[in-house]
Amino acid sequence: MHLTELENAVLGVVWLRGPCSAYLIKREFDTAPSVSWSASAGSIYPLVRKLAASGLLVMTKAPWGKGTKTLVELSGTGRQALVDWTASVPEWAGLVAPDPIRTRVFFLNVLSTIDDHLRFVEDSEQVTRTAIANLESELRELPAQASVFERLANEGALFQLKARLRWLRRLRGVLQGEPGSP
Amino acid sequence: MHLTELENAVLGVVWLRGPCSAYLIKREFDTAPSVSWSASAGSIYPLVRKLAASGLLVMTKAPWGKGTKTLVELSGTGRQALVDWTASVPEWAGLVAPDPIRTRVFFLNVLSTIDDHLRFVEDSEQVTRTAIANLESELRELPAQASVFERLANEGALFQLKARLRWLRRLRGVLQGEPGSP
DNA sequence: GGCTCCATGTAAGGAGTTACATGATTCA
DNA sequence: TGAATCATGTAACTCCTTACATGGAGCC
Repeated sequence: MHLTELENAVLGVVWLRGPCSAYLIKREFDTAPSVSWSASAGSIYPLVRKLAASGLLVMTKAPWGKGTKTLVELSGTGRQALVDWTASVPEWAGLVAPDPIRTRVFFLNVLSTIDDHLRFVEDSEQVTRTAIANLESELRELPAQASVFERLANEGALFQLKARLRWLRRLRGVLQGEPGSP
Repeated sequence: MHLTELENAVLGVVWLRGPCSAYLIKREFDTAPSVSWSASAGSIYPLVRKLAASGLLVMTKAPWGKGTKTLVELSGTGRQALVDWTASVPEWAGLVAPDPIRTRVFFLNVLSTIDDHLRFVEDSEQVTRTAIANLESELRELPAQASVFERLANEGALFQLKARLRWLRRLRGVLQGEPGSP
């Protein structure tokens, strides 16, 4: 039975955070820096049920007020599935990720004036800088118990954003008539 | 009427390549370096029909053998839609793109030995280097009439891949016990 | 007593994929 | 004349989102 990236990531979150409710998993995806899925309620609850039904997660009841709430934790096979998925780097994982800014650059010449081109580059730099600032501040606030790998993964996102910024600066340089290319 | 990224990219391809068949648009997505959608036949033909039905593309017939084939080109409103989309940089475009390798790093500690960690990093470096080599060779073979912006967009993909490689080297350094962090 | 979180769902639909079809054209 | 490419579709399905619901818990 094949698991999607999202399903495997859910296994991973449960492994990282220990027994937790589906709600907390969802919140993890919503609030984590450098994670791009929203993992809406409409996907997360059915998905968690499905993983439990197939034995990768175990559901337990925990007291909550006068009733109970449902917590999930990793089963042995769930942990093994996570190990297998983490250790495997599929060929397609090497491909560059889609980037809406880069996509637009392909067609940038449809804007007719250099001013329009420059405005585009400046807007792109702006939203990228904002994303960098957010990510950096959330990185500083990462709880101390966060693992080295969580930290490094977030740094990876920072590398990507800063690379885009360098590329945008190069783009701007070309627009402004620098010699530029090798 | 709201267009998806793929629909706008189709408008862009038609603008770049001039009147062309849906088949050719599909091939463009399949073969272009640094483009990650597959744009399967099951999506592209209905999508082109829909864009034509809403007036953004114009369908014409061109002779093909003893019959005809359907070509599409941009209408005035189609071009305007492309201009508007290209010029607009949505806030969410600043966010870092999802990356299956980075996702796995979050959970890398589920692998228990340093050897496993190193193997993961080496595999990731390998698939990334392969992607870089492919992209570079396709960049060299870009037809001379390709616009500056097509070239720059592909270079942007290269920037992203090389940044991942640098990050992976840093990751490897940390695993091997370098001082590393600031 | 109200506001904000925590908790848990479902229904409808969007967007694209896989897989299956079919046939014509071109070129070696 | 056979293989590769060009051309055009459809049906079923996957995965996820949006939007709508509902209600209890904790706090000021």
